[in-house]
Amino acid sequence: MRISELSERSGLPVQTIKFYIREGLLPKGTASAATRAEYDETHLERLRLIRALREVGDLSVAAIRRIITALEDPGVGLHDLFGAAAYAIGPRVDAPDDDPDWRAAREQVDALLEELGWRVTGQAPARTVLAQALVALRRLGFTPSPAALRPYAEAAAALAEHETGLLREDTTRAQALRMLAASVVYDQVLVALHRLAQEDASARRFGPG
Amino acid sequence: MRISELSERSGLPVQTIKFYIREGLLPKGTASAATRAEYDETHLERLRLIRALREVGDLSVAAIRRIITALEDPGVGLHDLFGAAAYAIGPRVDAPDDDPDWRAAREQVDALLEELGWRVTGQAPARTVLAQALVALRRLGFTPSPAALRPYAEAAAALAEHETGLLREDTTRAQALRMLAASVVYDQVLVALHRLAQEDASARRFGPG
DNA sequence: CCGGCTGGATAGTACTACTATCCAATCATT
DNA sequence: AATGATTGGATAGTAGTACTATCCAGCCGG
Repeated sequence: MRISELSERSGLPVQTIKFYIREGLLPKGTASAATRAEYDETHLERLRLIRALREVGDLSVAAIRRIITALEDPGVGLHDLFGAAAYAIGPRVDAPDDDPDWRAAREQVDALLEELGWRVTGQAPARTVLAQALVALRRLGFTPSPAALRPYAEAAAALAEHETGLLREDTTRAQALRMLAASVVYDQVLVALHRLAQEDASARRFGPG
Repeated sequence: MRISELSERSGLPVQTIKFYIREGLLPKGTASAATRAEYDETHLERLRLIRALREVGDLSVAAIRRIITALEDPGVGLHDLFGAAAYAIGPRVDAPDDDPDWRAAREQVDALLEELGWRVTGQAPARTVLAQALVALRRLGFTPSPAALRPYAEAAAALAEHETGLLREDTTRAQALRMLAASVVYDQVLVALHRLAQEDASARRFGPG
């Protein structure tokens, strides 16, 4: 198909598709002449992926590019699919190394992960996000003990178990990418359900009737 | 204290503090003269709140302003603390009303919430986020049944129960604001733990050793 | 052979969250 | 009283992100 059809079928303007090609999110069409190129279903599929990551997952174009290139790297095995993706999504947080609050938070994160026995790399960006959250909670006057984080960790573990249950040894790269996008989307599901559950719980506890 | 001291103690540049005042996130200091104003601990506290919501919660300045003004409104009771905040954070998603995929997703969300028996308003923005996520999952080729969403919903409910357990009848507005900031921070904790759990689960399932 | 579509390049836009500069007033210090 | 730094308030500028618009030949289908 030509770019106009790709545009129509994906619902994205032609200019945006060109932009994604320029940015390395979408491969070029196969050129048949100087001013002609062919696109196929894989391009459409990729655009759906990009849209899910951008609009739902709220990832930046740069993060999406990192994810795509990471998961297209044949050196990345299935077993570190999520690790590689998490690293590609990155921290977008820079942690000061000298701040004592930060140091303490990092140690608390390390201790929690050790206690849970989770196999995660020391560089996992989510560690930094977690540490940042702990620092913020402290500054807000809350002191989150490891015990308080337990229920969150257990919920997260159960969901991850459920999700990885869908992975098979023979899962293809394309499938893996789709699953990864799905897991990013599920993050939003989790947050949305969390907010709705809060509304419900707070109404239930204090509400009328 | 003067603005320079507030800057020093909060770690934020004076210009940024002025900006937050202009934007209505932070109240003005009490003016003692044309070029002098006094700030106190409540300003410092508010700055910590803003930082937590901005840097950790990744909320926009506009969303933070909406949250603050909503929770300062005496018409908002404790029982809809989280509802009001969720509404203030907003959808930042505009849903097409004519798309059949969207209509189906909305109905699925409504059905799920009804089945769960959650007391949430029909306008809750998280409904839209959820519907958007379901549409994206469909387009990615996954068909999330209500049953598949169950574990997520249950995890979210348990966490919300735990969080609202901290609320008391005599909780002050200032405390409520802090708790709300904490809950936004906890969203990030949840997502970070989710990513770490995925990395662990995927390594455990396919990894070496 | 001609009008509309195309690839490729370049430039411009809208938005967000700051950041910088300027000014006159005022305070602390000399 | 003079002076130098600080302040509130206003205005303007910046950097980054994600597009969006325009332009220009070249080509294809009619």
